[in-house]
Amino acid sequence: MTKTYTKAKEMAELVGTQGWMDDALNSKDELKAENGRPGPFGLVAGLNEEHDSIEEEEEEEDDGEKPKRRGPKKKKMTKARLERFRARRVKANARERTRMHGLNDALDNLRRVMPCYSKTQKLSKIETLRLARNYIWALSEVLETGQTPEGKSFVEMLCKGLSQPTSNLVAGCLQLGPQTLFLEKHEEKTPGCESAISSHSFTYQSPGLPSPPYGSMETHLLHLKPPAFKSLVDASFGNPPDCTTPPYEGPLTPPLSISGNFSLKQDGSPDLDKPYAFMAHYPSVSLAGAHGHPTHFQNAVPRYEIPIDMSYESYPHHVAGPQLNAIFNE
DNA sequence: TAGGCCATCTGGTCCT
DNA sequence: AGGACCAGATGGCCTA
Repeated sequence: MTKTYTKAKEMAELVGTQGWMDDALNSKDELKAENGRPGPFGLVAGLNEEHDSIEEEEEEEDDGEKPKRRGPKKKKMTKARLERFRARRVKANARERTRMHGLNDALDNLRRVMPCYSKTQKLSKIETLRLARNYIWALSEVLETGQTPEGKSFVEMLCKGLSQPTSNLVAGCLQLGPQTLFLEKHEEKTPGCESAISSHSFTYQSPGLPSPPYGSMETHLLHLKPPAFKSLVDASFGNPPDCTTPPYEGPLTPPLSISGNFSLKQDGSPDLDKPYAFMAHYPSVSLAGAHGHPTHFQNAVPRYEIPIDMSYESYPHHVAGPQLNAIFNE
């Protein structure tokens, strides 16, 4: 639990039990005047703004001639209503906190399977997502070509679009000297297959950064030979350039919901009615739209099912790329 | 001190 | 009606 969170929780508890609403009501005009927006107590400001807007509408309808009020009477903000509103707001805030914590937990889980997970130097949210994207892309290249790229190329792929500190962290974690990568990034002009899968040789250097026991570069690659799902990456992120693959002609697995996978019928076809746990669709990355409608990805993404458990509960949280590799190769 | 990152609060919108 | 999701606003913390 972070310091900020603890503090915020204390504050939340405080406002939940103290008469903060009254204070806020008193200070709301100051807050609005300050920046034209609801302040930290926007709840109260918003409430009163709502009333203001209702009044404005009514005035317009009156054409400015009749001061007589029409329509439903404005509900008075009684103390009881205020109390109910406050309770609702407090509950909503708690839910929102929980939701965001869940989101952050998921992000933490994602960090753990990134090839440069470090407890001491945590990747930011945005960098985690970027690195994840690159990681998927890099792995898809491996799946597609069936070859293990050189370490340097792999790092270059991982670091595309990442900030310099993050790039150095990745390089360090992958046993590639950060200095080397730094120079390369300056040289980079037209990223493409040639540069990404270049044949430069490089020497492993002492990174000078915390180096998790992730082993050599090769251990980060999944030695699987299913059809690639690079087209998904291309469709999603618009890169990399010119690394096209022949379209996958094989059978596709059914759409996969976030929460469930699919079991197979006796004839081997997918049983759409029976979601079940512990059947990974790892490289398939089959996606369904928010409402179960297939996305455009589904026709572009080859499906390949690996009967292993990829659910997070199934393996230790410290498992990272190489460990996953070992799992896959079992 | 500025800028990046983050957690939280909030109101709006959509869905069940 | 209530919950989930989202984006804007805000303030705190940290680092260069």
